[in-house]
Parts: sequence; structure tokens; C-alpha cells
Amino acid sequence: MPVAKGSTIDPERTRATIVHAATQVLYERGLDGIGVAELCARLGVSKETLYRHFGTKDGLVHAVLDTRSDRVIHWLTDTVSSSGDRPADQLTALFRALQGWYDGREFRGCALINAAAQHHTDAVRAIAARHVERYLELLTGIAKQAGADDPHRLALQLLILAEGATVVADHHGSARAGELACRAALALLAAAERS
Amino acid sequence: MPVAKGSTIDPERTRATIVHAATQVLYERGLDGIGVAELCARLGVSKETLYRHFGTKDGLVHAVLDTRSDRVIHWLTDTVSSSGDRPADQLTALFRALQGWYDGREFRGCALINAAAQHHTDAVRAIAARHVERYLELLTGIAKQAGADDPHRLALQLLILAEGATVVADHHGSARAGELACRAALALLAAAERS
DNA sequence: CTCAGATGGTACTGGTCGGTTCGATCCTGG
DNA sequence: CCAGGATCGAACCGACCAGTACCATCTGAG
Repeated sequence: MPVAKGSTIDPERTRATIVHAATQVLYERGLDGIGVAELCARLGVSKETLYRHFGTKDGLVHAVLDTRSDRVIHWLTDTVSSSGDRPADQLTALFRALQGWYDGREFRGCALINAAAQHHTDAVRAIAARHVERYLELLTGIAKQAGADDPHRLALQLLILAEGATVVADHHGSARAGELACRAALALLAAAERS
Repeated sequence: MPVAKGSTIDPERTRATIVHAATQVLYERGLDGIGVAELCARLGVSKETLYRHFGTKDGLVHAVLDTRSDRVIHWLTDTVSSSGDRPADQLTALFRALQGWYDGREFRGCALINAAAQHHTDAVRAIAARHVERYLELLTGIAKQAGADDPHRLALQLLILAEGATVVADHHGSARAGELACRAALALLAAAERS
């Protein structure tokens, strides 16, 4: 069956489908933990199609990481923006969302940070750095809204807590990592608001 | 020159030398970023010697990670124990040491965490988990000495800060990650001591 | 002095992996 | 109905890599 069974020919959709499916597989197995052949088999796509859309395996990896970063940032942004105006509530919602992620069976740490550890190249590290930057912007917004005297400092501390909780949840398996990071975050927030 | 230039034949020493040199190279290049052939060339060792000592490349990797974990834990333990009895001073010394590490040109994040991201196998993950566990023990000692009502909770939060600072320092390049994590740690410590 | 063991150097192997190519088949716009 | 593009499946290639084998050479103990 040269063309996807019932689906119409639509390169954009094919590409999006590949990216979406590859995101899961590459997160689960690691960037180098699966070859292009097996990857294509999993995705139900021929190698030629994959290479026509992404050029190289690295091309696919970059596309996957870019869209993953987008999805994560949007997910967290939505979580925060739909939890009211109070910074404390926003942080609680954010860390609660993270905790839910940690509790999932497929949790394997932050895909972007992991990717940078695996492919220590400028391109991948740049994607990871940009992801962290956007994460920081989100937290800076909360810190500013809280009226912290040094919102950038507070935001960076919140970022440290969020990333640290992710690492600890991954390697210590503590189901409380998100909750404990949340408590710490609220304590820092309260201190910043008092001054 | 079949035997190392001036050095005596001493398998134990040879093994230790290989582990020491490989630790740096594998940290810098990544576990899969260098082949056995090039690795041996860098170490000034023949492949046969390497395989006689470690069996497989994985064997070398495990030995490297084990000793690296030992070194890091001892380094931090010494840093803490040589900074007096007050928990606040101990934490300050610990995070100051971390900040010094972050500032080094060769800094690439935590080697153990990175390794687990690269080789997502039971063996490597177990080494990383054990490393985190020992890290936590060190911090639990400080938390207990501080008289925290829930030392395990405080220790886990300190661990989150330490690991988070390492990640942020790696991917955000902030020279302040260690300092800001330290401030947050001291705030949590003070709160725990008050109650 | 001699011999066993440790080591270096080199060549080789079997397998895997990224990437290419080709022909056949199926959609879709005109 | 037809032409062009998208896709599949499979074969293929060159490179690289982990691991093995062999031998010459060196060290150190007795």
C-alpha cells in the first residue's frame, strides 16, 4: 500500500503524524536507542518518506524537539493562565501539573534536557537552551505579578525548583518531588512578596 | 613500546589510570560520542588491555560511573564536613563548591544524570539512582543536624535545589545558579529551624 | 639470566546503522 | 480519464564500531 490506507495524500499531515509518533518513540527509547529502520516500522512509514520530509535523522530529531518544546510550554502556559490571578495559585497549579506528569508510567525526565545530554551538539543544545529560556519567561511573568523586588532572581529560583523536581522524580522516584518543590516555591514566593 | 613507557607493570595501576582518563573523555564527549578505538588512542592504551580489564565498553562505562559517583560524593562530603557544625555554613559551602564546578570550562552537567539519559539501561540507571541516594543522605544529615521537624522532606527539597541548579547552570549558563539555589536553601533551612 | 605475565600495535570480522535508489502502487487535481 | 506527485517495500551501499586474535616487546620476580 504505497499511500496510507484510507488517508488522503497530504504531505503536511504526513509530516505532522511522523513528528507526533516519533516524539513518543524517541522519548521512550532515546535519540540513539532506535535506528531509522525500526523507527520507520514503528511509525508505519517508509524510509524514503521520512528522508523526503526531514532530510536526515537529525532533521527529524530537531523537528521533534522543537514541537515538543512548543507543546510543553503551551501546556504549562495554559495551566498557569487558567488558574486565576494569584501567583500562589498559579505556582500550585504548575507544580501539580508537573507532579501529574511525573506520576505517568512513561515519564522519563525532561525530553529536551535529556536530548541535550544525548546529542551534545550546538543545534540540540540551542533547542534545549531556548526551551529553558521560555520556561524562565513563564516563571518571570508569575514573579513579576507577585510584585517581587527582584522578579528575575525569583524566577530563576523557581526554574531551579521545577527542573530539580523533574530530575529527582526521574531518578529518585519520589512521588512527592512535585509537591515538595511546590512548597519550597510557595515559601520563596511568600518571602519575596513580604519584602 | 608494549609496556607503558617508564611505568612498572602494575595491572591495578593500569586499570585505575584507564578509569581516570576515560572519566574525563567520556564526560566531555558523551558515552557514545567516542568509539573504543579513539578512546584507547586518547588513553594511550591498546584495545586488548582495555578489554582485558573491563570486558566490554559497558564494563568500562560502569567502572567510570561508579568511581565518578564516589569522587563526587566524597568531594561534597569533605566540603560539608570541613565547614563547621552550623547547617547554614555547611549548605553555603556546598553550594559554593557547586558554583565553582559550574564555572569551570569543562562543566557539562552531572555526569551521572547525563549518563542515565544516554544509556537508559537498568545498570546505568541503578548507578545514577544510587548516586542520588547518597547525595540525599548527605543532605539528610545536614537537615537532621538543623533539627528540622521533617528532615527527610527538607533534604529532598535541598536535593531538588542542588540538581536543579546543576541543570540550570548547564543550560542557562547562569553563573548565579549555585548562589540562587543557596539562598533558597538557606531560606528553607531557616523556615524549618523556626518551626 | 630467564620466564611468565602485562602491554602495544595492527589487522581482521561480523554486525549495525544512516542514507540512497528503484520500481510499483495509489491518491488527487484537472 | 490522465498525469503528477506521494507513498511503500525492499534491496543496496559505505562507513563505522565493538570485539577478537596474533605477535613482538617489555617488565619484574625468582
